[in-house]
Amino acid sequence: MPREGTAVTRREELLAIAARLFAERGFKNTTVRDIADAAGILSGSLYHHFDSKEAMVDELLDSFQQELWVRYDAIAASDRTPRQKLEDVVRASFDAIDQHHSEVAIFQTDAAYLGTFDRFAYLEERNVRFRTLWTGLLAEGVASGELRSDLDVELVYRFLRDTVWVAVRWYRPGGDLTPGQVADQYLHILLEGIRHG
Amino acid sequence: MPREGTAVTRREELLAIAARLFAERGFKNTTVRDIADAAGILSGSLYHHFDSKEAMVDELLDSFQQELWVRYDAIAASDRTPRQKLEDVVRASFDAIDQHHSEVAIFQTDAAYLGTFDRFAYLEERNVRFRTLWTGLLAEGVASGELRSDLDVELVYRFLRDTVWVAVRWYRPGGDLTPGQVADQYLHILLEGIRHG
DNA sequence: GTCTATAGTATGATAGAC
DNA sequence: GTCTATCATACTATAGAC
Repeated sequence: MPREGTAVTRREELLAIAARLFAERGFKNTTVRDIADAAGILSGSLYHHFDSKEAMVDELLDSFQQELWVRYDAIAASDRTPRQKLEDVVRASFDAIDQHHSEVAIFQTDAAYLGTFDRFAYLEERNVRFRTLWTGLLAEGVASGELRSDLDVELVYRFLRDTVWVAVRWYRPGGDLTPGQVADQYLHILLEGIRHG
Repeated sequence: MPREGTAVTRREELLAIAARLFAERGFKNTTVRDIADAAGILSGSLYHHFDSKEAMVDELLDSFQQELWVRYDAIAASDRTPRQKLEDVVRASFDAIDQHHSEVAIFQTDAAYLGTFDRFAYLEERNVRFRTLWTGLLAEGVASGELRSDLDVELVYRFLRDTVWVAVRWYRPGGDLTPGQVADQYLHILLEGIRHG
């Protein structure tokens, strides 16, 4: 009977515990003893399951991003309009915050630092792919007339990217709002603005 | 001749060096040896100027926030309309990102963790003040008819707060865009939306 | 204001028994 | 799969000389 998330094996259970602690305190502020304590074992026992603390966060970030990109690629390959694809990507991202809250939080807090090491070079590669996807959709939306023609695509991209992912700081899975409701409100603000009339 | 920022005393120079490193790597990922190395002295010498590494980041965050709140309070006390005050607060915040880039970056990355310690309890107090200021202005803007009446004030507050401060991740002082130009574009997106028509 | 030297502790990780 | 025991290192901080 797993106690943490959807873990089924002992290894997955330990990884879920590590994910929660990394997300709550940050990677560097979480010691292997913290993780072991939370799991009810001693720190040395963790190394039966994982090579290192770095290997744990690596596995968390990599598997999460691989799963996310399956969905992004499907959206990009769909036959919806650029603006619809933009909305789909935003919705997929809020779903990820809901379903992989710890991983997104770790990514937000620690990816910039981790990315400076060779082992985590893939983080920067995926950032480039992400930027290509979003700016492409924005440019297509402008070209198709769905989005305003005076937009600074680069700046809107950063605005959009950051507003979506930073929501992990306040969004709580299982709370009042579903990820779909948050996405609806974010998209409404983004598309229509908050000014009256 | 100070080499870092506007430092005039040795103490200020060391603090500016620490600020830059904390902002680049995070507080926990920066050792007192890193700071001393960057300053060209040995780690023990730092303790002639500061009680501890914590005292350094404390001084950085506290003095920055005090300065910021002088400006926020002036805006709140002005006779401009709610929507104009909202714009003024956004502009003041982007100016802060421009002029106190390191401090804002440290706040974004490390404040959540630091705030769990008694010494940094003021961070949470100021967050509450910040929320009160922004949600008050949003509610007044709705009441005055300047903002749409169907807004979820709490959600728009979080949206606005996060979009403004997270810009520290990509904004570079002295780059192509002035803080005023970034504020103009952000406010335009926020008020009018990105949809065509 | 900085250096020399070092104390005291926390940390990531390993080897082998059970 | 976990424990016992421990190593090697990195870290914050201190005391006193210069």
